[in-house]
Amino acid sequence: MDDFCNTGLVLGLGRGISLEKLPKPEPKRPCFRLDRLFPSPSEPCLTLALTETPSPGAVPQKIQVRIDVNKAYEESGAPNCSPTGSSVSSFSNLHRELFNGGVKREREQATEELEVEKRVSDEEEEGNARKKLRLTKEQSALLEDSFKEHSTLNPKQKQALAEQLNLRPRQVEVWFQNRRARTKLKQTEVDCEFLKRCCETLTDENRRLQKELQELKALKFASPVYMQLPAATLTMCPSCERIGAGDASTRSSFAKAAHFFSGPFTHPAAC
DNA sequence: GAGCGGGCACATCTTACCTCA
DNA sequence: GATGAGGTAAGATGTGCCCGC
Repeated sequence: MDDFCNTGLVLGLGRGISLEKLPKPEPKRPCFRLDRLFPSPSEPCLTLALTETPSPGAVPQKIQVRIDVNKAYEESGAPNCSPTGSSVSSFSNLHRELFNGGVKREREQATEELEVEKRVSDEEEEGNARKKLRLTKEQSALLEDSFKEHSTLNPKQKQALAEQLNLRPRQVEVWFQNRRARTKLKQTEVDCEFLKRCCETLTDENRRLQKELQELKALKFASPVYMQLPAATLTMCPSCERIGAGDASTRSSFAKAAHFFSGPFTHPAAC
């Protein structure tokens, strides 16, 4: 049971319920923070931390491209410092956020203004293809190895790994976050499959036991079987305290049931 | 106890890439 | 072979919560 609980799995809840049907929780911070999307010039830009002078030949072409894009961002003075074109992403989020929670005219105006800003920004970006970083095999392998050792990183480890990979610490952090989330998802799927199989097995077992019970009842009416059997062959279910006939098939049924009692399913109701 | 910052989980968006008709 | 649609993987972002200071 402990092993099972450690997975954090909640059977049925996550699988059977369509999330779309669940009421969307009210955003706890309805007031949208523009400063998060478009940091003021006085705020430090995170992308400035990117290494721009990697050792020649050691850096794959894709990374070179990314660096160029970043440089372009920095040089263009675009309002959003994200290297991956998150001005678009942030804008779409903003748009959703503003319109989802009851539209106020002021917000609409703000949106329109931002839309203009975005268009200008897009025009500025034209020619600078927004490239998404793809990790090289070597980088992925190193990250995987590191993840196998410890699924979370302390700041020192993060920094060291980032330097080793020629990535920003934030990118390493994000990779680990995504990796944890996707590992968990995968594990949940595996657990779900396992539980499905258990459920099928138990259903079969239950069906068979019902059948046996019917047969025993029929036997009982035909002849008082309890009176004929030696006491040693009678067995009693420890949970419901019912006496069962001690023939071989019944004993095996209890043995099989015991398998599940000792496993994750220990609820007496299973009897 | 309140405030703040950092880290994390989680939901979601976005882009790259693959498959297939 | 070229191409577009659809699906999937994975990098990135936004937000809320928790915890330590």
